[in-house]
Amino acid sequence: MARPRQFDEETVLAAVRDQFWTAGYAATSLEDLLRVTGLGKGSLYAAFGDKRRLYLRVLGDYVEATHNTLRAVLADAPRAIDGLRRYLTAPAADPTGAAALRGCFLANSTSEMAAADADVLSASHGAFEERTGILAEAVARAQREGDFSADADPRHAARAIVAAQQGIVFMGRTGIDVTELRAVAETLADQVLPAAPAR
Amino acid sequence: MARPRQFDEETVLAAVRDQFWTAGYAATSLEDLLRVTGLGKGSLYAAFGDKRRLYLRVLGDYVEATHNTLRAVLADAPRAIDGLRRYLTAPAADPTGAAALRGCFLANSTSEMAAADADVLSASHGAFEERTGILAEAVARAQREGDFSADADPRHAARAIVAAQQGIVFMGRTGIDVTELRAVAETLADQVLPAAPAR
DNA sequence: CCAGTTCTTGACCATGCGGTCCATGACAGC
DNA sequence: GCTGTCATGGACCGCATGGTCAAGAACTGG
Repeated sequence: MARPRQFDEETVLAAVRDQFWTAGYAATSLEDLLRVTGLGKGSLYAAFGDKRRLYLRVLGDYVEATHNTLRAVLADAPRAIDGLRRYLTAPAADPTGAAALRGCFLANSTSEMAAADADVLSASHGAFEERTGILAEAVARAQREGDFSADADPRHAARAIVAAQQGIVFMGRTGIDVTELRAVAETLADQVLPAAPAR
Repeated sequence: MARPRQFDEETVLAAVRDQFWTAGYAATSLEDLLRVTGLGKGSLYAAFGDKRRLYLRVLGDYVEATHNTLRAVLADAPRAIDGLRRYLTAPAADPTGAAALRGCFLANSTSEMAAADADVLSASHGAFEERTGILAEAVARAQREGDFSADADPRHAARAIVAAQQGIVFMGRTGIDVTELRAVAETLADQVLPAAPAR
């Protein structure tokens, strides 16, 4: 332990993630990563290994951060149903549409590499399983709170919610008009979050 | 016009499409395309131009073929609602799950390149607009046939259907179990194709 | 102030890439 | 059967890529 690093690891990883996020894995060159991080080749390799390892690293960090945020949103929501709805409509929340076009880093990665890279596939699969679990809990809570159709299986409902949200994210990437994206998100949210019948 | 081509254009284009489909654009090398088509570099370039043009060509062909199939399925369905349901559950139809893992060529392309390549974005955007139109007609027909909630706007409903279907396709790419994928598709189909209230 | 250790910089490397081009040969029309 | 035309195959090119390495700089602990 002689010489401390001149860079902040989190900052570097965030820059790397953003680069991969916007350009994709294959379309990002080593040079891009150096430019974006300000590091030299040697430093980057010594600290994080090669391009693929670095990618898997930021992908894992992203998933973890995303799920922490999701858990917090759900926990902070006065009623679980509000959190669920917010989860579904979030992709259409940015009024400029830039975020929508960018999509979700995990989803982009899955689409680009899951079929060819077993590690990416397994990361993606695991992430969505975990997400399903988180949402299933929220669905169960919404049922207890009387806001969600009681005869639905929470896990099935959660899967449908995840799929619907990814569908919305995807439509954002097609360059759909933001207003229309918002309408789709609202429609799907209504359909995928069936209310309990009024008593 | 002296020497006829030694290859069948459609066969070659299908092979190219499958290669791009499974591996993605960036991960497909020229050599891959030559191997898969059996052509020499000169022939391929003389016939179709460079890699990117070839890609856009097969992408366009794919979209056209897909929409023709969709139109046929909807037209052949005894009731429009059956065609719509089939459209939603198709991604989960293959019992091996291989097709699900492969996903949709258009969706994969969109995810990989739409953010970086304006032509791909515009192709994708246009394709989904067209698809929305096709489905909106089917929704209207289903309404006339009394199978679809009458107070829904066909175009909005169609957008939700497209998004839901893409969500299902996407879940297939995450390596989800085929049985579960089928369940998700059924659940979403029920939710996204609201029945007209029984009279 | 020194010694030891680690980080940093950038030169360097081999390779595979997309793309061009030309000599060859196969075919059609006459 | 001859000639002109065009598809073919592969040699060739320049380049950018991902990755390695070694020499020097910067900092810590004593």
